[in-house]
Parts: sequence; structure tokens; C-alpha cells
Amino acid sequence: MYICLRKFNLLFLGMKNNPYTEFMQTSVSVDCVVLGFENNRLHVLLVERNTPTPNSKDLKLPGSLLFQQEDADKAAHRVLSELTGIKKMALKQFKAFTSPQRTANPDDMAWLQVAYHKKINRLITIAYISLCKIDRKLNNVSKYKTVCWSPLNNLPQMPFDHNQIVSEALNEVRTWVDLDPAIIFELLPAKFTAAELRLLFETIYGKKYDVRNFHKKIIAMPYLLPLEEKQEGVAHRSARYYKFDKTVYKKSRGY
Amino acid sequence: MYICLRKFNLLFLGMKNNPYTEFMQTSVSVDCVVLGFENNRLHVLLVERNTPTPNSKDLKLPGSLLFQQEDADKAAHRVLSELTGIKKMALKQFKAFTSPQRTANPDDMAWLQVAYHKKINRLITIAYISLCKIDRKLNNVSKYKTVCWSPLNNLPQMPFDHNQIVSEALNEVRTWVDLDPAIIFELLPAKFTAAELRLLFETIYGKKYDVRNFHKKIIAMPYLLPLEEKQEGVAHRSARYYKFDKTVYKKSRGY
DNA sequence: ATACTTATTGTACTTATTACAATATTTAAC
DNA sequence: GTTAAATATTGTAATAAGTACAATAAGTAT
Repeated sequence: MYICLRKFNLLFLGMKNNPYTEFMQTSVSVDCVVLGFENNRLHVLLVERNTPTPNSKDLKLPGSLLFQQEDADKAAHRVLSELTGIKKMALKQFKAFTSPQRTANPDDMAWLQVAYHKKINRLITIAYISLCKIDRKLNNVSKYKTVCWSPLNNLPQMPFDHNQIVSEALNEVRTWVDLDPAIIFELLPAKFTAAELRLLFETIYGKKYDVRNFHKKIIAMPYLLPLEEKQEGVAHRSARYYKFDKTVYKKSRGY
Repeated sequence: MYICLRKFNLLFLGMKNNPYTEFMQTSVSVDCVVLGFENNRLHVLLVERNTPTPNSKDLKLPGSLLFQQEDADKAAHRVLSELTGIKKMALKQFKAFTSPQRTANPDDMAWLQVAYHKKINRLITIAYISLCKIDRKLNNVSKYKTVCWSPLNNLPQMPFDHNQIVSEALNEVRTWVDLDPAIIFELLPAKFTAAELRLLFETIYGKKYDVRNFHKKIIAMPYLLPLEEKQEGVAHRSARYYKFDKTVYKKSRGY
């Protein structure tokens, strides 16, 4: 099962177009952009590298190389499961990042080698997006030192092309919500107010919604149930809580 | 630059969890689903393998392994350029296919080895979609024996997971057109009738459009210019031709 | 001249989107 | 306890977008 590339290549030394060097072999990783919503801002779940090298930033997107018998979806689920303890998170592949330049930084490559005990020349990654209730307790039994939520619009500089991956992820959330509106409730707690939902929409779509018109939108969602329960401990009129009803949603979508 | 995996691995023989065998190395390809529109049907551009092996089907999606210093976008453009002679085709990455099972068929693997002079254990592919005027003369200076348009709803059985790739591509066209309506005119000749455009919409969206309402839709597109020219040689009232005006489109989109 | 085929066009109705502000409820401050 | 401050809740009118529906026009074939 092992491939000795050197052996193959030796046969072709001196050939003009050595086919064994023209086509690349690469490692493949998945990286997950996990978004959460708090204080009217989107946050990204970042992990600290276990073996930071000097001069390199410590925070990155959670990810992993693919195992031999694993496809990318499985690897992404594994990463999130290790990270959060949650088995069935909503997860969506959105783009493969394949530039040879993404591994141009020697610090990143040094970290890779230490982290995976493996010399890696090239690395492509398949980026996933996931949505998570930010107040959810993460049972971080994972290999990472720390896990933190970092505001989407104030991210640290990260290794590889992780900053670019995040910036392309936000568009993906919009198309995901358009396709399957229920997915937005992954970002909210079980009970939430109309204002919270509106602010989340405003954040995701990057525009303001008129308060009264937004209420009509809520009423038009049969799967959004108003509760008797209201906010407590606020210094003003308390707002009604709503909850998302998955069963009604599925019926309304014909599932 | 060469990696001798065997050498690395020898150091770890006997270890319980040998890290050098757990993480995979793979070749990476791009595969292009090029769609064309003719006789009110979508067609897919397929190529015949140069070195078909017995018991394997001959037609497949055009594709290629990635070169060492090439990213997936470049590889996909290279494939289409070799195939059609067209340098700047509209092209969109839509999904990475990574299942270990996709290379389960020995015939496919035998073909790979012959085609690329290389032993390949695993192969992931990054799928692209492209749209092409079907009457465009393809200067097939390519490595393929033949190139043909095959109706989307009557495709041959193809190697790897190419049938699945095509089936997932159609959804992608819809979201592409929603995002950038001009892209649909890549499928039509320079001059086309309202009926041709309507039938193309009906094919892509899988539903009928009322003729009169569709006309309103056309009028609402400022970038769709009616011409004086009309159909000739038809056994009934001849239809007016329209053309797509890219400049007006860009202005109307604020580019 | 007539039949056949496809092209072209308008109106009424329904639904969705937008613009816009006064009143209600609760706590905090005095 | 009165007032101020903060946020919640609610409706109406206008406009735009989408839908349903069929008669007439223009050309070829016989």
C-alpha cells in the first residue's frame, strides 16, 4: 500500500517531461467555519494550535487531515464531534481551496509537520460551514489547548488561507438560509425574542429590516411559535419568547 | 521534493497507531460538467477515453489530474481549453467528491494508471460546471479520441462517480442563474427567439412558464434587446430574434 | 381560399414588499 | 409616586411582483 515515489521517479530521471513529477500528490484536510451568534455579532469558533511555532499566530480554524478510509464529510463531522462533543451538527461543504501558495508560509509547514508527524509538500483543504448555538457547552475533550469564539469582523491573522476561507463562508450562510430557512435557528437558543431573530437576519444579510414588516414575516412562518413566557430581568418592557417547531417546519416544507 | 513514504513508514513499523498510514495522500483531479442546450434539452459534453480497457464504458466527463504548481481553477480552465479551444469559458467550482469508494472499480483504476503512467491509490475530484453554446465549433486539438454531446436525461453509465457528479450539477446551474442571470445566455446562440429562451428556462427550472407572463419577464430585462431580424425558413409565422447585451447587463447590475 | 402552425399581445386578480409612527409595558431615577 | 428612559407591540396604505387566462396576427402548406 505504500508508494515509494522516489523509486518510481528514478526510472525517469533525465526524461524531458517526467510524468511522475508533473502530477501532484497531496494531503487533504477539512477546515470548519463554525459560526455562532452573540451580542448581535457573528463569531467564529477557533482553536489554538497545540504546538505553536515561534512567529506564528496561535489561532486557526478547526480541521484535520483526512484518514485513509474517510471521506471529507466524515472527517468534518469527526472534527466537530471532537471539538464540541456534538455528533449531529448541521454541516455543509462549500469550497475546496487548492492554491499551491496556501502552504507558502514556512511556519505553517513546520507546524503541520509537528502536528501530523509527517512531511507535507502540498495541502489542499475542503472547507465546511456549520452553525452552532454559542451558549452551548462545548465538551472540549479535544486535542486542542483552547477553543474560543472570535468575532467575525475582528479575527486574528490565521495560518494558511484561513482568513480567506472565513470571508468566503459568510456568503455561503446566506445561500444556505435561502435554501433551508430553518438552518438559521441553529444559531439561536431554544427560546428567543423577535428582536433577536431580526438582528440575526440583519447580521447575516447585512441590511436593516423594518420592525413592523419583520413582524409580518414572523407571522408568516407557521413553524415559529409564540410562547407565553417572557423575558425577565430587563430594564424595560419584556419581550415575548418564540420557539422554532421542527415538526411544523417539515410539514410546511412537504418533508 | 520527492517523498519516500516507505522510508518514513519503516521507522514506525510495529507502532500501534502508525501515523504515516493513518493520513492519506491522494491525487486530485478536476472534472467538468459542460452543459449545452439543443432541441429543448440539456446536453453534457463527454469525451471518449483514449485507452479504454475491456469491460469499461468509453465515455466520461472531461477532466485531468492537477499539475504540481496548478490550482483547481487553472486545471479546469486547462481542461476546457484543451477540449474546446475556448480560453475564457464561464466556469464554477461546485463540489469536491472525496469518497474512497469512488475508485472502487478496478477497470477505472487500470485506465487511470495507463492514462497517467502512474499508480494511483486514491483519487478525489473537484467538480466544475460550465455552460457552452452547443453549436460552437470545438477545435478538438485535444488528447481525446472523440467528444460528444449526450442528453442529460439519457446519459451512458460512466466511470468513477461521474453520473452522480452530473446529477448534482443541475441544481448548481439553478443557483448559478439565480445569482447571475446573464449566465444563462452562455447556453444560447448570439441570436435567439423568445420561445427558445423560455424553453431553456423551463428546462433549467423544471417547470412551465406562461407565455404571456414570460414575455413580461423579457421586457423587464433591459439587457435583452429585440432585433429587427426574424426567423427564416419556418413553416409558420416567423419569430423575432433577441440578443443579450453584456454592457447593458453590467450597468443594470452596477458593475 | 382554407387549414395549419406558431407568434404576439393585455387585463384583472392576487400576493408580496415597502414605507411609515403611535401606544404599551417595564425598570430606573428622582 | 411621578417621571424619564428603554424597548415591545401593532396596522394601514401604496407599490411592486406574480399569476391566470385567450383572442388575434402572420406566415407556410395544401
